[in-house]
Amino acid sequence: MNKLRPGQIRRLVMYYHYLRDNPDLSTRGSISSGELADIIDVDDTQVRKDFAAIGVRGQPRIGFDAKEISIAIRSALHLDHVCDAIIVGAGRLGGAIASYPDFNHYGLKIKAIFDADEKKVGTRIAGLKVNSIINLESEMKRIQAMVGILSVPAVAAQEIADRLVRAGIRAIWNFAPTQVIVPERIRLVNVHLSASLAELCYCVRCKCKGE
Amino acid sequence: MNKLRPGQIRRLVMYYHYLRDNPDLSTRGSISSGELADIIDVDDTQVRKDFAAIGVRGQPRIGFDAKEISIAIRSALHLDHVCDAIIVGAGRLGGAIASYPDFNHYGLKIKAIFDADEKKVGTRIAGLKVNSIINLESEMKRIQAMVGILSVPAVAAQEIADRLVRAGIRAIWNFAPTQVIVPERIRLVNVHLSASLAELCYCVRCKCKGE
DNA sequence: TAGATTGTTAATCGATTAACAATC
DNA sequence: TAGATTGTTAATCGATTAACAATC
Repeated sequence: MNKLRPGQIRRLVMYYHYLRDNPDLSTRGSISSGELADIIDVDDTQVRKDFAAIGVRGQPRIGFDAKEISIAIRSALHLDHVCDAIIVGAGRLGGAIASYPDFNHYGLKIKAIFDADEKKVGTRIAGLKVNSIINLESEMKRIQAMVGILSVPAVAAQEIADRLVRAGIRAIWNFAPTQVIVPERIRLVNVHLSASLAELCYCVRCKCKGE
Repeated sequence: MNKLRPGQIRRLVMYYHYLRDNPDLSTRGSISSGELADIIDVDDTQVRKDFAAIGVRGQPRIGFDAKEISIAIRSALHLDHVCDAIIVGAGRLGGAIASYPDFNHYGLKIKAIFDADEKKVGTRIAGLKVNSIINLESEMKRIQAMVGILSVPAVAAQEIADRLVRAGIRAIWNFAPTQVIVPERIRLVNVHLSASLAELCYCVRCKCKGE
């Protein structure tokens, strides 16, 4: 199968999410590209192309099989290929991420949470005992996590990122409101809340519409 | 000035962020489009076009004035035009959002936090007393917030969104992992962590590189 | 002057949308 | 059959990049 592009991945996730959250669809069985298009707010041609790309074929006058779509998306996105992750930063944000209910559905397994604050060490978040950041390297050797989630203050982000990289992390999901620099081979995805926020506020202030 | 497009807004935020976080630039005074381009990972032509769009002109052989850029971005994005917001949902995520340090810089002022859990009502988060969701409508009448931030569980999201819309909200920033439906006139921005996550995991699993 | 950098137009690339025949 | 929907090609649109003269 061809490599999926970011836009495609995002749309596939949206379709998947909608199908999962509307179990009545499994009963009904099928859904048309037009109906999905309206919900996700894309063109119906786009939907059909996305499905074609992951090998799902529909039936004229009927539509696409909901169950088949879900299975094909899980397969195309490798959602069943679980990978391990650790969270660094057990503050409110770290806790919120650890409790995020969707991780199960997206193949990410949180194996450990670290924090520099010794007062937090030992407390429990989302069923995991917070570990001291001192043990990051030794625990990484044991866990061999692929994904590191950064929810530390901006000032600490670069240092922790460096340590994660040295410890063999393969990807970093950065929630810290700063830029971290990592080697070429490391996959970095920043969650830039400020950009999303700026867009929202700009549009409110200009009374301009739609996303 | 022309209406800015989402991509432009995102880039402007990135420039602004970088300039703000590197105060040595104010000392040095100027920065070239090429240098900024490398940092934000866009083309240098893009940077120059973005600056042209907000009325910032550079000097050949020297670059752009850092201070001037910052001021122009603040003005273009209306960051100094503060608007009021409320948060519904005082869980870990709501608390993390309330404590987000960048709000000050992006013109959003959190005026109140609501929660349905009476045990949380009265506790303090980021300097604000958590209010009962029962008082949402009466408080909205007083505060007249433009932006509502949804950090409630998925099941509650639609109901709260409806109440916010009836209470006169103008924009919703939705962190709940579900789709909410709002009238055309309401600006809705979803923070789809699952899409970002799926992209990250997909790339790790396929060993494909870079964003 | 020489050379680095801007400013801007033209070219390319990719994503989105329109059109429409094929299908059940 | 008629009509709704798919599948796919062509057209459009917008965003990105290349090229290069203008400038200090």
